[in-house]
Amino acid sequence: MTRKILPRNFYARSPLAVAPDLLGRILFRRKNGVVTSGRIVEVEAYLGSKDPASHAFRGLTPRNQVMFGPAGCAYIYFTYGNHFCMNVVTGKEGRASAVLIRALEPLDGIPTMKRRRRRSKLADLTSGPGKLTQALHIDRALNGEILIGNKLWISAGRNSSRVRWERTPRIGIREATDRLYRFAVSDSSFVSRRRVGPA
DNA sequence: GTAGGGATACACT
DNA sequence: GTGTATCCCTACT
Repeated sequence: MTRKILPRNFYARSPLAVAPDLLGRILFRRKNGVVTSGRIVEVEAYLGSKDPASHAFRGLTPRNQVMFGPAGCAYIYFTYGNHFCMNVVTGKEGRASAVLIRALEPLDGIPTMKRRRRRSKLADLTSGPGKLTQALHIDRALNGEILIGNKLWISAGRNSSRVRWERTPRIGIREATDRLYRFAVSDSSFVSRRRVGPA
């Protein structure tokens, strides 16, 4: 079933369990009645106080407070002066953890995505965390938004147990690069390409 | 290979 | 309150 929305308790687990289970699922965004969506092909898990690469490593701040909230909400932040990144909050309320959505395979609303991205090639639309937020028009206004609603949701999509995926180090971080917390669909041409493989 | 961009966090006054 | 190093990146050369 591609239309069934993932329930809150789907997210109320370790990010290391949620991350691979998100592969093959479908992220939807509705903005002004227009729906854009994509199949999730690349994610990364971020833990809290035990993960030096996590925003929450040094405790609660105004920026990362959503990570400490209930599972099933979106944690969206701005980085490098240009880009938004979208995470889903996982685990128990009060303990920070999240899964970063890094890449999608475009599905619905492709003409809209091309216009927003000012790119015509399918592979340029959502093959990176900053690209997909631009294509789906996901920004600060959705920070803390529940992922069960009419603006932003994730549907069951393909059963992730049938998706072939691999684990690698996370991308764009300096700490904890030995941890294999990145999960990417093996045969997808829509994953981001930077620094794949063991550290 | 590298410029660009702006928010954030934290060390300092 | 101010200074500044850093950042889960992209688009261009």
